[in-house]
Amino acid sequence: MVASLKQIARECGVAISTVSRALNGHPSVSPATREQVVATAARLGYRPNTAARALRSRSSSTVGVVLPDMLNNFYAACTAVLQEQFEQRGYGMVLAVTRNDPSREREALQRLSSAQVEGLVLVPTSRRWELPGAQVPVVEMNRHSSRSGVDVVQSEERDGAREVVEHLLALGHERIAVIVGEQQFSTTLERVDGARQALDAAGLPLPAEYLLYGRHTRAWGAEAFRAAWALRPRPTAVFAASSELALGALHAAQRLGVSIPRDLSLVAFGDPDWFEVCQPPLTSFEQPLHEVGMIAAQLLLSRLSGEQAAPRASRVRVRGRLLVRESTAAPA
Amino acid sequence: MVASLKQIARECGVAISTVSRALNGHPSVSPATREQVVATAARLGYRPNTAARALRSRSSSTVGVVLPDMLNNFYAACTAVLQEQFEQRGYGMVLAVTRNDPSREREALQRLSSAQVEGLVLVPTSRRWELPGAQVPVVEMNRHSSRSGVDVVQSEERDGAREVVEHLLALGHERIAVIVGEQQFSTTLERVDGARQALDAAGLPLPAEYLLYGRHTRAWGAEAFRAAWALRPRPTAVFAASSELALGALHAAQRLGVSIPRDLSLVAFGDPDWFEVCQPPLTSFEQPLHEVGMIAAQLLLSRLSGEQAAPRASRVRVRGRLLVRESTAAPA
DNA sequence: CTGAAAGCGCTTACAG
DNA sequence: CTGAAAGCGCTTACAG
Repeated sequence: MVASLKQIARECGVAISTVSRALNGHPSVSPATREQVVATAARLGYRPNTAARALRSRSSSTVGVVLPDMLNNFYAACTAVLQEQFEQRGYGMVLAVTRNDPSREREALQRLSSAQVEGLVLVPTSRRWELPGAQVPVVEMNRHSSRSGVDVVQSEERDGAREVVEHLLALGHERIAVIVGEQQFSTTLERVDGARQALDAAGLPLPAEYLLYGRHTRAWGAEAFRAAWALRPRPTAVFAASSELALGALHAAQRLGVSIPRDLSLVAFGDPDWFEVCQPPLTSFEQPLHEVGMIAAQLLLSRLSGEQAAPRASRVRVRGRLLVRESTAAPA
Repeated sequence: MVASLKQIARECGVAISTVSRALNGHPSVSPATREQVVATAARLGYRPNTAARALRSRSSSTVGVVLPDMLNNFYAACTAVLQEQFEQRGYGMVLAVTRNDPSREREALQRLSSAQVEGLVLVPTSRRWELPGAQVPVVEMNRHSSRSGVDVVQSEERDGAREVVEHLLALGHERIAVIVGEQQFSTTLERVDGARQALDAAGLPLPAEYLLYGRHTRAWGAEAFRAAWALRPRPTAVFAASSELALGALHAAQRLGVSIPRDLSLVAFGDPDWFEVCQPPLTSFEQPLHEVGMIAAQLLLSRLSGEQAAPRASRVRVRGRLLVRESTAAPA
């Protein structure tokens, strides 16, 4: 039998409403009553029923987080940050996974809406999404959709990709293959755009066959790397625009017996722990995932606390930094 | 304004109870009524209020998962499996993180109890834990506590560790350092035990200074590796009993200029993607994380469906397998 | 400072 | 097949 206010009330000989007030720190409760109630609650192992509380107070103290995949290092790290921030402010967090599938995204949004979440952090999978039911504040994280009126926080993808390619250009590379994920993601768009900007500035083209669109998977990273290696004229450098892609590329390189950076330079995006211990340690553009998570949480939290009286939506971009390690060198 | 049964009832000119029955597929509703109700619900974007439903029906359709850390590859992967299994069976999943801190574990259990979870998958942090409130079925995953009456599923730690050490012995190693995490975890105990069994069988000792207890962190992996390298006589092989520890050890080795496996062999436990592309590719004992997650979910689900009429608690151990790659060789 | 009462949105016997 | 009613556990005006 799990304890309820009713039971505590009976034991203490007071009304349920008094118990509620005592336990919730309402000021108008006599110290004696409060003490007795608190003691009884503790003795009975009372735990408030969140469903009842949410129903009655019309506030669930819960936020939703919708992301593509928990196994992805970037999202796992962001989620850990979000979880901590929300917990600190008394919000529960409920997670939903989309696998970048718009129909799963729709279901996730419905589920969270049913759960009466008070706000949402969303990594959008499609250009347009609809929030069923109550219209709560949403912040888009990492990627953005075409929706207006929502806060967005992401890393400075364009500048990051530009910096990566500039690094390669500075080393003397002129034929650079770019391996990216899903063409429709805003991140892909911006990374390609940044790469192109750097190339343009150097008066170099980015031929279509050097630009390899696919999916953010290890498998595509490997396949695209093999395709890049087979290109004629052969690229002297490869930019793998995520850690998953880099993992696949690196694996393919090792299988093909391609020596990095002697035969070919490789740069990645993202910076999981293992980039430092792989063969060779990877030059990479580190995304500011901790900051992105923090800012997403802060943005949502401030909307929830009503601090921001419906001002314009924010659009925050956080800069990352290039970490030069051993996978890049001048072309042979 | 978010739609409720009341609103739909008003629009359709029927009672709330009829709407509820129509939407929940109750048989005794005329096809015409059902059709009209369903259409109206769709038009209004009706989403059931889970709090109300949970409160009234005394069942939340939610299970809790309590684990140390979402960033850890092993737990992230298990969680992904759990999430999928529970979702398929109509259960929501709420996550809580303990960071291996018993007091956080206590809070997590309280929070989940408040949320009226109907069951729990728990990676216990302490030898004893208490579930406040309603006594729901619990499955311990990966580690076990001293609690009786709960189902346990884990990988065959002891056999795994024994196999790792036997592999080293077969290569001719006689001085093997073992780097492990928290001494109080059941996994640590069993891994050490397995290593010792193999050594015993070969008539070799495991001197205390070759057994390095610490924490499951990259930092301890590095520190312990340096300590192992400084030992006299120097060990010819190191067994790092988790992927985090292996990451630290590998990093330290590279910093110290220790060439693996020429100067020293290194074996790990676990098998994140990157073990294959690191320098050198790591020989490792792959834990059956997918199976562990699946079985944990099945065990809990079958308790929830009441299939098992309170039989004895199960204790499942799943075997992993040794993947020999390039970090192990005969001693110099 | 305290209690009685209403009501959050839903489900489910019960009666018809 | 349908409706009226009770009630899940809580919070919160309102009255005293």
